[in-house]
Amino acid sequence: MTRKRFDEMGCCVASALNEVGDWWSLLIVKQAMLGTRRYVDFQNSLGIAKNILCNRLSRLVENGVMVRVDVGEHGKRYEYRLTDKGRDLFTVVTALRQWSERWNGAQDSMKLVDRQTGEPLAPVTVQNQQGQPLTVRDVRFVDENGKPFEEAG
Amino acid sequence: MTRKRFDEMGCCVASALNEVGDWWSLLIVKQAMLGTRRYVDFQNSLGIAKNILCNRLSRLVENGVMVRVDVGEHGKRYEYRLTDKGRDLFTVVTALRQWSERWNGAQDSMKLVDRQTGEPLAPVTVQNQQGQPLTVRDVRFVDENGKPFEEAG
DNA sequence: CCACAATGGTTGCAAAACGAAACCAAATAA
DNA sequence: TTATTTGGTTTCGTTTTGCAACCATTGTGG
Repeated sequence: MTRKRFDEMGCCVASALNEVGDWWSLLIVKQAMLGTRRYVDFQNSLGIAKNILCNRLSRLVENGVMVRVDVGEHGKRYEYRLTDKGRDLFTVVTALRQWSERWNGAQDSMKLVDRQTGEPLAPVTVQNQQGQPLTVRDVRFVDENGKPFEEAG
Repeated sequence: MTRKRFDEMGCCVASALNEVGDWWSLLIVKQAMLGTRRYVDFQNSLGIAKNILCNRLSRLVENGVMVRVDVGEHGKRYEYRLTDKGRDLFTVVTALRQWSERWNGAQDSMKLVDRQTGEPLAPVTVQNQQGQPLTVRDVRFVDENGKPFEEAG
């Protein structure tokens, strides 16, 4: 009775969640985006149990989200760094952050600003090719043949 | 030894994950965005255990992501619908979907298109006020006072 | 060089969450 | 009226989580 596998549900969202959909993984990724690289620093900043951290880091490395780099003079000192795939989760993490700020109020001491201008970021939105923002009501789900998706039931 | 609580970590991302950060919640939200509303349809389309589904729907309702609407003629028939807060997760779900398509290949039979034009959506990106896309390297984390955040360690 | 702390784990245990299946009552359809 | 659908709850065995203890290297201060 293992946890349900999401990677074979034929759904992109499911297979994304299969990689980073647990309680800790995205928090680890977010922390890495803040600059954290060392095992101990992840542990202290997140307050995560060591065995869970170990397990999550391994899974993130397995899935190509992070890499373990040997930085010891004679081995046995490591850094965990985001890969391109991991850094590409920036959109997801930022969207989550803004969603939480918008609906739960900003209980975060940290703010994200444009490095160049120091201005706050624009809200992350889904857009069409012309850059117009789209809500879920402005899109359609179609199958390979372009036919509109019909909900069973 | 309860599951670690994320809502008091003083981090927006953490408190977002506290609401929708488990394996199933975002999948339920995604399914609701496809049009699913009924308990049984969620169960069949996701293949989730009934007790877990029940628990997750309750939590989503508690957190204001969905509402339970009575649609029975004499009660006892319900629909679960997204609230504005729930619909606002569209960005997160779409970013996850695109991330997975980009890095794991598209194993999804479903495509998202602009309802008006039928064109595929633009990639979700983080942007500055001028609409320029930003990567994680183009942003800075600052505290309330505007001082740059320094990583401990 | 030696003692001591830090790093990056692993192991064992108890509590909690999960998954599957059985069961159940109300509402609806045949 | 009987059967089926809906929306659950209960039970039970397995897995995951959190905590603390332990351990082998690796660095550091003297």
